[in-house]
Amino acid sequence: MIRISKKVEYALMALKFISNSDHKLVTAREISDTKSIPYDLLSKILQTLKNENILASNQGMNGGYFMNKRPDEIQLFNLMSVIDGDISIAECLNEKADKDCCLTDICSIKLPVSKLQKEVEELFKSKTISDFV
Amino acid sequence: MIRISKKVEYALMALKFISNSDHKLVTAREISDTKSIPYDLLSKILQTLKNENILASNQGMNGGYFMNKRPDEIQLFNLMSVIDGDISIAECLNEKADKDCCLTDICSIKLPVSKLQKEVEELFKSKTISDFV
DNA sequence: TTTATTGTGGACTAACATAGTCCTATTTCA
DNA sequence: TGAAATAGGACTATGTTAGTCCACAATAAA
Repeated sequence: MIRISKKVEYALMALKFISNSDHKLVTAREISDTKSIPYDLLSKILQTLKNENILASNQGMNGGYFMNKRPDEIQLFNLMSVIDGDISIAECLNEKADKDCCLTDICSIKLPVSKLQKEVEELFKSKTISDFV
Repeated sequence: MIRISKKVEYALMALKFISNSDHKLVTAREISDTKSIPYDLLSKILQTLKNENILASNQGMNGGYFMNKRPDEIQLFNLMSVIDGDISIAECLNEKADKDCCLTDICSIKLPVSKLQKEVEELFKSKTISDFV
């Protein structure tokens, strides 16, 4: 299935929300309530984004998150990598899987699939968060 | 995850195999053995392709499959639809899911996601089996 | 200094989709 | 009649995604 995961959807919604609340801290609870995103799940996502320096945070009372990069600096491709890990369109195209898979003579479609992979990557790299804000 | 399913990979390999064996019947067993694709699974895929008139078949002894369309008439997009069903990049973008999902005011990213969906579709429609043969 | 609020993060469970298997027809040719 | 082939339903196994639960740490306000 060719699908953007819920986590990436939630991340997009959260980043949009935070971007539009400029210069003020936004709590996970606030986003969760407003956008009906499960709180615990959203928290994990925001933490990931913080660890990747896309967001920054203040802990404690009156804490919250704020943007640490401009929306146009955050590629959709990067966001997806960070949240979902490997995003190759076929199992055999990620780095570690060079074992019994397509790389052998058996696989006849590796080249065109690699090409397609590149094109998908380009498409997702051409999108940034500013396209969603 | 943005990934082409194994079934679609197998379908591509099979279609390539059959295309390159022009004018002669090819059995599921032959493809399965040559390409190390699980026989039962491949059979299902070939049956689907036959029901979609991409392949045609002769039953019985000396039977097998043969192309019923030219490779350049078969879009990758179509192949994926036929084999995997819905291929929208987000749950809320397929036809039947207009319930509690993104269509409500809550979802802030529907428009840009729809746009991306269109672009992904265009990419996969621009590829045909002839790109893999 | 206590308490409420907020982020941090590990471990776990539930739900779902994908991949693969098993078994039984049915067709057709030799 | 029997072997080789497609046809197709039902089932199981595996892996991923989505979501939950819990304990802890940091901070500001009372």
